[in-house]
Amino acid sequence: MTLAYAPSAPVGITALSEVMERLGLRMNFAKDEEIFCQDEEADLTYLVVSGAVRTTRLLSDGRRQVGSFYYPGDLVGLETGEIHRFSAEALSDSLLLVVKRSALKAFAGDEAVDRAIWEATRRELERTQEHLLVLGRKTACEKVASFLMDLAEREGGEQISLPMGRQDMADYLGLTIETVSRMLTQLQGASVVEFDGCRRFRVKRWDALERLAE
Amino acid sequence: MTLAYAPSAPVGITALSEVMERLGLRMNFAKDEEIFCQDEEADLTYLVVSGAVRTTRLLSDGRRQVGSFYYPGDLVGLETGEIHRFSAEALSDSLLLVVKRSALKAFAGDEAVDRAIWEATRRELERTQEHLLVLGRKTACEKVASFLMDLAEREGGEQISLPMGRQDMADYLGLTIETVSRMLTQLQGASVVEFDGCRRFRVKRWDALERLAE
DNA sequence: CTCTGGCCTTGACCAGGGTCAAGGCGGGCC
DNA sequence: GGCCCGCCTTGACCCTGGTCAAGGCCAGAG
Repeated sequence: MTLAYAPSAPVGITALSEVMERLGLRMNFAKDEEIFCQDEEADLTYLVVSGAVRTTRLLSDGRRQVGSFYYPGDLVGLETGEIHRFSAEALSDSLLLVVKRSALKAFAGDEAVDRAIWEATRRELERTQEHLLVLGRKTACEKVASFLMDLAEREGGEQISLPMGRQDMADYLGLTIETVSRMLTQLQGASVVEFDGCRRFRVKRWDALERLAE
Repeated sequence: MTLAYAPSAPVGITALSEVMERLGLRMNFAKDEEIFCQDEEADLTYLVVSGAVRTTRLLSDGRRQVGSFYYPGDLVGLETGEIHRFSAEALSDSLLLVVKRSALKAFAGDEAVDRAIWEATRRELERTQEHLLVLGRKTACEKVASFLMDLAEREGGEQISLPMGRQDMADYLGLTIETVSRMLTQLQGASVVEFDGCRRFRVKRWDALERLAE
């Protein structure tokens, strides 16, 4: 991890992003480097500038659940109370803006900042609730389809890149890597998507993908 | 559903409960009566006074996910944005205090109320994240064990009552009623818990339950 | 260019939990 | 008190997805 004071990089659009640009430190994290740790005190808040982040939670026997993925513009580590309930790691080499929670609190009078924090938490809750539905009531194929769908909708372009490996997808969806791989093969076999290497794909039949994702 | 203006019932301890007592309507809901509906506008907030509430989400083909259960003292319907993402129904005949979101907003200057709403949302998120782990990475037996554990810890007494039926438990845990039933039988066979009818149990071996719940 | 190691895919087999069906039981109502 | 209906339990069977094992592919190092 390397540090540098932030100048005034043109990062985000929300008020919180602007505050973080002013107050935040720029920090670089290498692929798989830990950003913060489960059960550690939560006094920093992070804004993804480039790269991507995953949050994870471990059971005592090593089973792992990925909580969420975060992309440029997303805030990480806001949603918690005093203690982080998930760990966070960089999916790839990433640049983050970091600010002390206490520094943000000094801005609490700034209504726009308050609202932004509130909004971020609410969105986080909504995403988690959506995730709940996927984990609780969807089949392996539906899980993978809705995952690809989410990615495709977020990126919007023709070629969509998967910033995470199969193990991360599996741990996000409550599956094994083998099952994820088989479902991807199956979706490709049905001409729903087409892969160009294992980290790039494009959607060939949106209607079919949408139907499968439910 | 029946209505009555709230006098000053001794309900809660938080500032928000007090505000709701002053501003809220008392509403009675019969067992299984809908409190609010998925995709409907969210302009009311609810405080459970007696009884219990479940939130649910339906997939198009009828599969159902129970989001959470709420007990006396809990706030329901706060966590959403403009639109409810889950429906809510009474688990049993229940009394709720209801207040318009706009009325609460009139109190937004009241810092204690703001904090209470914030806290409720944060707790909601934490519960949802815990739920995520259960759905994604636990076996049927562990799911049921951790469910009983949660209930037992909430109630604290010797005899613990299940306010919900098997279908609600199943839809909360991402299982079928048959599997829930089998796991309960199995836990009872292992002398971990003992049932007195299908809605009452006591924990016989806390250590074993804890270990199973992970 | 080749070697190598990590990730991904594929196959064969297995088991946890879903499905379908039958019957028990308990609580509410007459 | 007895009946009935809805909920719960149990059993037999099946299928989806997990496990174990082998091999392919690709990127980075030498």
